[in-house]
Formats: sequence, structure tokens, C-alpha cells
Amino acid sequence: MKSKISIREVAEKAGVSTATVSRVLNKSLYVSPELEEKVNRASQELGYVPNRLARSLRIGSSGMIGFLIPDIVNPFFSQIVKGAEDYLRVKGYFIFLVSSSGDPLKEEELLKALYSRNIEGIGAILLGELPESIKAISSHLPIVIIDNYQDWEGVSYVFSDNYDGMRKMMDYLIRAGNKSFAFLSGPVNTFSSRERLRAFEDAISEENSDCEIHFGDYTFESGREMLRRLKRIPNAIVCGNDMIAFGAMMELAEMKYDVPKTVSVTGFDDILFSRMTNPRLTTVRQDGYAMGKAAGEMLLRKISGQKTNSKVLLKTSLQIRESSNG
Amino acid sequence: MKSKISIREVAEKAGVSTATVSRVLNKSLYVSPELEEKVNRASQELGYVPNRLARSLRIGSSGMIGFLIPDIVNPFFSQIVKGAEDYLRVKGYFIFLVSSSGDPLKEEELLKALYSRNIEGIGAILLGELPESIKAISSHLPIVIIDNYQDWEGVSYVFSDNYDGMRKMMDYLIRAGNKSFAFLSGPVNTFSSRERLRAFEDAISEENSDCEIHFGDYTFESGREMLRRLKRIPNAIVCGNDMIAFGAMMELAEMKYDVPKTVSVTGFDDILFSRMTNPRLTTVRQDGYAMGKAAGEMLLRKISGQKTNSKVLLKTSLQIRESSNG
DNA sequence: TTGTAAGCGTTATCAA
DNA sequence: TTGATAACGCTTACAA
Repeated sequence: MKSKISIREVAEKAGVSTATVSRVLNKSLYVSPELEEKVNRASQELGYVPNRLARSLRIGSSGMIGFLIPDIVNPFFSQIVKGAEDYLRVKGYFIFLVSSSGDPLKEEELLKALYSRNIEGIGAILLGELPESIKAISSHLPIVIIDNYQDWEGVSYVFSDNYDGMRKMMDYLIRAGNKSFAFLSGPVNTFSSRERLRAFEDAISEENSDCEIHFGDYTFESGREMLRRLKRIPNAIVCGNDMIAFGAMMELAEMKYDVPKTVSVTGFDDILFSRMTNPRLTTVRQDGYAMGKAAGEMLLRKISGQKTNSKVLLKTSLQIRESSNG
Repeated sequence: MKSKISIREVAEKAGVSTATVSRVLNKSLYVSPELEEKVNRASQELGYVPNRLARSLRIGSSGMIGFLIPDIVNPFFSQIVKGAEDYLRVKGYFIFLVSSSGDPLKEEELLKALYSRNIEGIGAILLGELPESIKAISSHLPIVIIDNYQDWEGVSYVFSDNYDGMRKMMDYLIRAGNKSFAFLSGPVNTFSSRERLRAFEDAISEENSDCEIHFGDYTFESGREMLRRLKRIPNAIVCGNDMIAFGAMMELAEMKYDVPKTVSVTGFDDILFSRMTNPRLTTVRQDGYAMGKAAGEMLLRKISGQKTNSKVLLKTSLQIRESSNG
């Protein structure tokens, strides 16, 4: 394994100082055409690639934005990352992505790992309560929390109107005549979970409907597992997100229940695949790509010291398809 | 925005040298209990987090592995990343993830960006021909190409037996009595696309069957679009991957074709969602998670200077479901 | 056992 | 216009 060549070797080959090489390559100061030519040739011939790490250390900025997500395989999360990445790449930033596998203990550790790498800002999707370390970090660099909200000063938030979305869903289901419900929730103390559950419970209590509630996480497996825990199959199974709904539908199919004739199933997120399940999933649409983009915009504004909203709330909308009886 | 505190401030507060602080925090040399205590306290109180960038520069290794993928939203690719990440995290490595959005021009640029960041190894999923720059990079750091193969020295490869998988699929479809075929391919000069197409064509020519071939990319949209380009709907539409198949099925549904009664549709990859479409997708299973893990293992072996296979070939298997008529 | 100082690969300041 | 040189924050010989 050959060692990488440094600016010093380029300088030697070109017969100039390292300062000149740097100036040519960054076009930071005027350099005479002859030397410029020499430097470029030497750099080319040696296949020189500047060490960005060393550069970052010296200039104090790395051109990297850190992103923490719970699960890279969940299309809703990766859609958010894509939204952010598409926006930030054009602005010259790279994304350093880490995933916590939904483990709140790892979240703190990973935030620190990001912080320690001279990242210029952090976008984070955090399950559970926001860790205290967010406060410390946010006093040193811009941080945007996505899909969560806790009103801490200095921290910014991007999230969807989860409560309103779930209320629309419940209004629709109730109007369709469903009487008994189950709620298969995401992580018990996530902001988004809590909001969705709150909307569910508010609707239920207004109607005096029958219901059963279970908690799991935002995965397909968890959906299957929660469905198995159900004491009885109600008219409608309202799920915390689409992945849970897919798991529930899969399990129901294996138990030979007919969706939506016997039981309605609904999701939340409206990921691409919700249009492709059997039957197609009725769900609440939230725009992950837009959330990621908004987070990217806020981060760049904060990095460049501009004022920015501390809170961006995105609308949700009901997508009625064939998994529900209405 | 407060500036970050450095090792120097910790040293001052503790009344010791920076060397001692470093030794305590890295447990690299014995330090007297009193000083150790002082250092730990000072570090705690200041909320000190070491600058990993500076550390990397000094010790020559960053603890980061770079990954380049075409599209973070495609579950097959993210499954590969997850396999690699789960393995590498435990070994103390972090993944620096960039995505090329399927743009071969960006691929080279991004590889360079990774290389310039003192990454210790690269795992890359590259569409199209492998860029020449791979050779240069591979002489400086370990690189593993995933889902592609080109037999270049010094480069290692992890890929599935695409040809064999598609042959099994075609054997099955032909035995089921299908006579006319269409192939909706992925990117024209990807290794995996080519192998799958080669198997398709070999099978077709042996049977003298009728066929039509279109090229696109590995996305849902491309699947829809290629289906619309079809001159006529054949007995079986064989797709380059699952995403293309989903797009094709969606379009067929809108055109009121009955899958599988009128036309069979098949995919390749067997992502999680293939079990959940309407109808459930017949496809060839390849294990993305295992590919990612294998890539991670090879990278670590290479990084630590051990010998490793230059080629890992994973088996594929036929998953017959309801989207095909057999 | 601890501290001093050099050095990792850059860029920025200061002289020349 | 160009070149020495210090500095970014850290680790590690080498000295004490």
C-alpha cells in the first residue's frame, strides 16, 4: 500500500514552496502563470489529492454535516436524508451519516462521535426523549432536530403535524362506521408516537369507542409482533407508521383475515411502498423529502450565522386507499 | 456559538501538560492517580470532547470507512450498508456514506472526496464501468467493490451470482409455459444488469422465444416508464430488479392488466417489500445484508494487512410468489 | 512519572 | 509575486 503523496512532494517536484502549491490549487492568491503551470503539472503527474482532514483542521471547517437516523433501511428516514443530501451537496457539503439502530443509548454516543469530528452542523432524528447532551452540543454548533420537538432554546426543529394527521384519519374511520379500534404504536416516548397516540385517544374518548393499545417500534417485525399480542381483532387497526401497518397486514393475511372486509388497517408516513401493498395502504402522508430539505436549509442558515425559524411545521394529508373500509 | 474547548484548556485547568491529559484520556501510559483524577475532573467540568480530526491527522488513521452507494432510498442498497455498518461499528469503525444518485459522473468525484478524507477503506457500489481512478485509489487504500466485478488487481469484489439467479427464473417461467417475454433492464452497462440480461438472452435464444428489451435504471419511476415504452404486453415481463418490477406492476394495474392472469411480472433482489405488493412479487433473492457484512470483513482484513479473498460470490435463490403464472 | 517539543498536512501571516 | 514559518489540536519520542 503506497503512502499518499502530500503537498510537500508536489512542491518539491514543481520546485516551489508548499505555500505556492496551496495558492494555485485553491486559487486563493495570484500566482505567475509559469509557476501555476508547473504546479498543476506536478500535481497531475503525482496524482495529488489534498488531505481534506488537514485542511479542515487548519481552516476550522470540514464541509461536513452530520446526520443521525434510527434506521437506514426505513424508507421514511432515508427519504429525509435524501432530501437533506440533495440540497446540501449542491451547496458543497457532505453528509456524514450514522444510524442508531433505534437504540437511545447509542444516540448520545453517536452524537458525540459526530461532534468530535469537526462537523459543521447536525441533523438528528432522535427516538425517545431528547438527551441532555443536545443542549451542550447546540451551544457549539448548529443542530436541527427532525421529527421531534421539545422547545429547547438554541435547538431548531422540523416536524410534521402528527396530531392533525391522525385526527383526520380517526375522523375518517369513525365516519366510516368503525366501532372498535386497536392502536399499534411506535416507540412509547417518541414525540411523533405520542402525538399520534394522543390524537387517537382524543378521538376514541369523544366517541366512547372500544380500544386496545400496544407499543413497539417503527419496524415491520414490531408490527407483526404487536398484532399477535392483540387480544381480539377490532374493526380497525390504526398503526403508528407504515412499516408497522405492513407487518400487521402480513400477519393478518397469514391468519386469513380479510383486509379491509373484516378489518381495516391504516398507516402513517405514506412511503413509496404504501401504494404497492396488497391491499394498498390507507395512510397519512408526510413529506420526508421536504423535511430533510428544510433541515438542510436551516442548518446552512445557522452555519452562516443568519437568523432562522426555530420551528418548521409541515402539513400532513390523508391518503385513502383500499386497506380501509370507508 | 461558543468555541470548542481543546486539550490545552483541560491541561491548564488540571495544572498538567497536554501530554498528560492525552495519556489519561487514551489510557496510553501510566499516570499517577492524583493527576489522573485532576485530569478527569477538569475534562468533565469543561465538557471536553477530543477533536478526532486532529487525532486522525496525527496518528494517521481516522476510524472511518467510506461507502458510496447509488441511492440511499433503494432498500437493497441500504440493506447492504446496514450489513456493513452493523459489522463495522462493533469493530470501532464509522461509516462515511455518500450517494451518487446513480450519476456515473458523480461517482468519480465522490470517490475522490472519500479518498481525500483520510478514510481507511472504501466500499463502493458503482453503476456502469468501474472508473479508472479505482486503480489509483486502490494502490493507496483498501477498496471493495460491491455488486460489480471487473477483475482488476488489488481490488476486491463482493457480488451475487446474478447469471445463475436469472437462469433459474427463466427456467421457471419457460417451464410454466410463457412464450413471449419482455426484459426491463437496469442501467445498460452495470455488471449486475449485464449478467441478468445475459442469462435472459441465453434462455430466450435456446427457446427461440419472442422478446423485447428496454433499458432504464434501478428505480420505480424507470419501471413505469419502460413499461409504457413496451410495444405490446407479452406473457411475462422480467425486470432487472424489484423496484423496476413494482413500477411495471403499478403501470399495468393502471392499464387494467391482470397480474398474473394476463401477464407475469418478476423482479430481482427480494427486498422486504416484495412480500407485500399486490400481488406479491416473484423474484430472485440475493442477500444484501450478507453482502455488506462480507464487504466489511474484507475491508478490515485488508486494513490490518491480512490476506483476504479478492472475490466473494454469494448464492441467489428463486422466490416464487403470486405475480407470476406458474 | 511527567513535561517539552516535534510533527501529522494544510493554510495564513509576514517578510522579502 | 513568492517563500519561510507558525499554527490548527492532537500524540509520542525523548528528556528530565
